[in-house]
Amino acid sequence: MEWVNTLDRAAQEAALSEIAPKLLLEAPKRPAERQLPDLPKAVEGAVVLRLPPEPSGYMHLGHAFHGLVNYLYRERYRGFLWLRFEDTNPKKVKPEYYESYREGYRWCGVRWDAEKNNSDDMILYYDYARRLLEAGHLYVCSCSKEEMARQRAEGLICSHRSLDTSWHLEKWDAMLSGSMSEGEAAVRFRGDPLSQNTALRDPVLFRIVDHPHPLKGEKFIVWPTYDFAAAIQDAVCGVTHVLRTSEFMFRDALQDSIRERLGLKNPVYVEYSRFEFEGTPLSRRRIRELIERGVVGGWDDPRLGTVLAARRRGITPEALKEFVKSYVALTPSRKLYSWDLLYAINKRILDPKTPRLFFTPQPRKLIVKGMGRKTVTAPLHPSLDMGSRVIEAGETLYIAGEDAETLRPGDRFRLKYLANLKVLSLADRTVVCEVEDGGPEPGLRVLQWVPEGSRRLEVIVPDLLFRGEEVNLESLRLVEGLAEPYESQLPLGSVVQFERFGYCVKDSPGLYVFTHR
RNA sequence: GCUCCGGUAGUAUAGCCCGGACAAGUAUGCCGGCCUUUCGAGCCGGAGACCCGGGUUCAAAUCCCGGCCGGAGCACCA
Repeated sequence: MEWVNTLDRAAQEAALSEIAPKLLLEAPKRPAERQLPDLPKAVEGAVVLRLPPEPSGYMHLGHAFHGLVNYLYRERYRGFLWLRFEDTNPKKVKPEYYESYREGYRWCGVRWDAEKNNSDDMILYYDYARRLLEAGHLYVCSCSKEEMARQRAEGLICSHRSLDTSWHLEKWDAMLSGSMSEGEAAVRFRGDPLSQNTALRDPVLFRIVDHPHPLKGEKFIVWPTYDFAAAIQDAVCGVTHVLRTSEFMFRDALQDSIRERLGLKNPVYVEYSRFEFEGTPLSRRRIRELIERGVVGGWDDPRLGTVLAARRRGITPEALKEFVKSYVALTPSRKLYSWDLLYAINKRILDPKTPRLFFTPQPRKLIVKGMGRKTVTAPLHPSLDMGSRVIEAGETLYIAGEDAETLRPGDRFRLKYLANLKVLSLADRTVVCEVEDGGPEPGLRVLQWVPEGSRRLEVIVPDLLFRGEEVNLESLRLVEGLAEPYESQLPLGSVVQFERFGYCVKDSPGLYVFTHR
């Protein structure tokens, strides 16, 4: 084996073709593309899925993955996908977030077939509620929140439960008419007060929310809770498969039960643990908190796991999709992804379409004696034809501070595409060299450089926001350096690879965000 | 506290339902080599895992029981 490794590639291939030519023919480049597992009870052409975001904050990677998972299944089974906003809590919903989800999903490459809001069907909920009230499956309760919580915790039966149907109907009408105020009454499900599953202990299905809704204004004062709205909507939308995280596990029985009492069909559930990334809080509550405390700059702070941040950092939608296919499992075991997995895929996507440029962090002056003005044409990509850029070099150049540190008088090295040099002296933080004849040599160190007049720019280098439970105070580094003039031609948002530094996105003139190596 | 649900290399997964071809596959990360005018990409090789203990069985990653560890839920939020 060791002997084989001493041979170069051509020699290895030659030897192989003699002893086992077959092996050379097969050998797929990458292993067969991984796929999501089959959906249980799925029938081609008859799968209906839904994406149910609550428009109360920005999307994070978890939402993106859920979106992609649903979309991938829609493709696989030639199914139908709903985008359905769960907006039945007027106090939490904000108008700007509806569009932010649409945009976020679109950016991820998720296409949906139809769109609606849970708040669109208020009259339908009311109709169903009346039917259930009349049949005794629902009752109006005017206990205080605290009292209700006590009952539910201790498995007690509410006294309102046994009141006449006519009383409940009357109260229901009073609720709808607006003559009752918030907290005064709620509609409860007649469940099982002693059930082990506390979701079934007569939960509230409608409550009074005296707050304008961003879409419906002040038209409604009685709002269904999540369980009721979702149960009805999944049936009304004809959803066959509900894909969601396991925190909803305990709601399945309730939602099924609501539908059964209405004679509606139940979906198949596929529930899995949430997707998390190492050192990166995804919960919107926590992110909001970090923003308020000033720990991060905003929803698009590059250290965050929001879609906004990922986009800004140069994570591509293709990478997200590929990630979902290769690394996401729809299982209930805990997942804590390391960013490296995503980076590796992203790199593979970025590499063939990203120009290479020279960037010298913490630049150090370099004087090249005896070199007049010289113009070099350097390719923008090492192996693909992406064109080239022209750099005008003179006697004064700059190299990275880190590289300059390592140089000693007498050292030889090459400035990429330019010239071979020999170090004469190092004084005043300036490296003085002389030109040597010759081109690239095997083993000769190659350094990136920039000419005089290069543009100063800063690169935001994000790191993990959290180390365990602690906020990582060094999670945002700012690296400054010089980029070759060609940089100024790049439009905002473009990704470049600063050689030997890493992939970066042009965020604003003079400012880049580091993607990954 | 109560109730559920999990546990395959550092990470993510395949295998588990239907026990044997699994001395456990893959990717990523790590280490070494080749190649290369980038420490990038590519190629080759290497180390690295079935949580623990019992049981069933000719045979257990796979089935059963217990323990340990981890996660989720217990709202007039979704």
